[in-house]
Amino acid sequence: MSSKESLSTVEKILQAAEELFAERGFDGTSVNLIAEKADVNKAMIYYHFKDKNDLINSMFERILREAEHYLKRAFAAHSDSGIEVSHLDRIEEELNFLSKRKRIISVMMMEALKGDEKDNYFFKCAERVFKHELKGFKSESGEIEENSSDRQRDLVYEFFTGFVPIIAFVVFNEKWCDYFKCDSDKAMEYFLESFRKTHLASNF
Amino acid sequence: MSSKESLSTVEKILQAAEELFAERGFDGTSVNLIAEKADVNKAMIYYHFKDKNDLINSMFERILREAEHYLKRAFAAHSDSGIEVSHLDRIEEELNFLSKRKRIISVMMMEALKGDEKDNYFFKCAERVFKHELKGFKSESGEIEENSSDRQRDLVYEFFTGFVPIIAFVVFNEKWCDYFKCDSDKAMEYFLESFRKTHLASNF
DNA sequence: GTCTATAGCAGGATAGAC
DNA sequence: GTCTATCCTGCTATAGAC
Repeated sequence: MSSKESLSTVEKILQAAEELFAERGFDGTSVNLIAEKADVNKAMIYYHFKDKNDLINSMFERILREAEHYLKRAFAAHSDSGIEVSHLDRIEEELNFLSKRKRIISVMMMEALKGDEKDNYFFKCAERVFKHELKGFKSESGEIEENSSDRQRDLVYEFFTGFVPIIAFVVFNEKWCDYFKCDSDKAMEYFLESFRKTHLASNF
Repeated sequence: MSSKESLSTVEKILQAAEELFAERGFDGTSVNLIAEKADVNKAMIYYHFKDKNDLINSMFERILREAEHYLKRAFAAHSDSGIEVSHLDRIEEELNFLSKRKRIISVMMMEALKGDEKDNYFFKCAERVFKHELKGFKSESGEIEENSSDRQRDLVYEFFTGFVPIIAFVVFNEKWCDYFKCDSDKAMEYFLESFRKTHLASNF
């Protein structure tokens, strides 16, 4: 099922690249190494992808689509059912979704930290989240927005005290527990408590 | 004063490396490029540093010492003077200190995100901060700690809802304002407000 | 301490047979 | 779609003159 042999070539490449990029960074990973780990001939990588950049961009585009899909589903489900879902439950569900993709997210963050002029997929993802969470948030297209102070205020708040801590928890969880000798389940419990008492408790 | 010519060779190298690592990442930056930007002969880099890794580690060790010094001074000053300094004022002072070093901090974070087994200077820095901020926090040495649940809880809270948002604001501030078309001063104002209403407002 | 020159190899990418 | 062989640039690192 999840064994290498049963996956398509493209899938094998993407999976290997994801693991290696997360482990060693994009520039620290050679195409040779990806081919080796994916158990695929190097030329096949250039058959399926224009170059190394095209490879990482495909990864990013895919997760963007997945996130879009997840958000639509999640918000639709929550408004369909009469049941009010608590913020904390939604966060747990979100953490679960994100944890499965934590390697790509790490890579996205590394690339977003660089100063070069590439597309910032980290911000793009955040934008998608805000579009669902903040009522009346629009961005797409060249439309000039009424960049009201209130919206800017909400954005800063949502990003730096909401989105960022969650993403940080996802990408640093494991390394954190190793370094500070903390049990993983405990860390999760403490994080949810912290998040509830800070971001979720504020009357923004 | 701050012109290239007045700096020592080592200083020129470190400064150029810092800018390039922040712009393109550690692995994305060649020693050739560093030499060129620093206006220094490449062989000089290998004269002063064992290799490229030694170069980045020197940067990290230096900022660790600077942080240590800053924290000692800041906490000493605040307890000396009878004047109670508000949390928010301390945060602003801290942001100022960190902003001047945002490039190294970005690099530290990129490296911390990688999965390899190098020293995690990002966590090391956080540890130093906690040592000053959390009463009774000790770590150093092989001493086995009473890793009480309470301390672990505090650590998670301080790191993910305090340290991380601040660091994220420092490293993403500029890129954020570009992307979301936000004025830099406004962003700072909104961030401080957000931080006050979340991390600082919780009764942890 | 500073510079030139170069070793030695790994990297991204492609041509072309099957 | 898959594989072999290869190009060639650019990389880290060092030797050795001054």
